[in-house]
Amino acid sequence: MKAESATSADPACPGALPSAALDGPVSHAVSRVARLHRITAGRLLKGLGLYPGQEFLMMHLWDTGAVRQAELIKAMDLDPSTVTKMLQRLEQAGHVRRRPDPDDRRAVLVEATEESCALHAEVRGAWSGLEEHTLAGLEPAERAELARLLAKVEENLCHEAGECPAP
Amino acid sequence: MKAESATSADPACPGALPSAALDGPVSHAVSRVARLHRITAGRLLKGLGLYPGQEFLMMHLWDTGAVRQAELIKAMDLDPSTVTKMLQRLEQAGHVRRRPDPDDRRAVLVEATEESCALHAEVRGAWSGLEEHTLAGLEPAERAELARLLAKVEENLCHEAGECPAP
DNA sequence: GGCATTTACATGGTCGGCCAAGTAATCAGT
DNA sequence: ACTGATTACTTGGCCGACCATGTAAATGCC
Repeated sequence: MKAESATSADPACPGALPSAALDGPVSHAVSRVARLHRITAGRLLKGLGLYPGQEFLMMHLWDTGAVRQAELIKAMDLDPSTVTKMLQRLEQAGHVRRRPDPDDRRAVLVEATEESCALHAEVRGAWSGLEEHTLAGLEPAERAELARLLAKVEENLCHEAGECPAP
Repeated sequence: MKAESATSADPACPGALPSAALDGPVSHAVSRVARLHRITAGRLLKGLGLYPGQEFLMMHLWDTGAVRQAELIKAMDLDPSTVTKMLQRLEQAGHVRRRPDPDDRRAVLVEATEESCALHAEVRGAWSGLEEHTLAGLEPAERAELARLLAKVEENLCHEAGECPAP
């Protein structure tokens, strides 16, 4: 068979040092965890007719009722075009209704449909399950510490990313 | 004007509780951090002609030299189709070369081009910068703790996600 | 040898997400 | 009142990432 240790052979670039996770172990971990987390969320959400990412939007709508799309964009902190397309799909799926704002003819009001409300509890449940699954085996103190560290990291990143909610 | 506190009014669903980040604060934080992290990485990578996600692949190629595509898929732990398309784009961008494996006519050998090697150091530098930026203001002990907790979370998630490297 | 199975990729389609432009309506300045 | 921002979305294009499906080659079994 081909040697399994073929990995550390023939570096394509002269003087190539092992690089992958060495510069940036945490960044690397963040990426992988994020992907796995998203996949897991997707599996849980699939049964509810939602795709990962849409939960946040629906949660917000369930909480606030009818909102202007701009408000949603700000709250989700997403690109406007992303929200537009997401809403088009959610509307077609019957989870959301859109209607022009009478007070501002360029704006659009968005709200969750009554049928979607049946999902509300299920989505909350799925997220609780996801949270518990994510944090399985972690002490309460560890969970708190993780939350704290992630918050710090988030602030670090959001500064230069340009888009943080003003303190 | 419309009351700014309209936010906590008219819940679309009867008896709707505030939901967004309440079930799953850590999950929520993970999602947001991941997105910001990816954006930041994207900004750093853009100048190098790479899109976020491609770094891992290139890093692996730089480390290992020519590999079979299947090996890459396993190492990146990505969907085969994802890797195929990524490689097509990387090839067209001149970062990667593909050639049929003489020993196995269905396999494809992939390697980084010589020109791409110029990027190697820059990508490493970008990632170091990203890591430092991500962890700015964190003590070494905190960084280690974050890495440890993320690793635990990763293992939690990868168990049910189905695809973890055998222990 | 011959046929089923597994392996290695490729294709097509869908989604979230970004950016770059474009259109339409409101707002400000003069 | 008219004109120049600014705001609010939409469209189109592109990328990473997924799934489901398809095709070709190697492998296993009899």
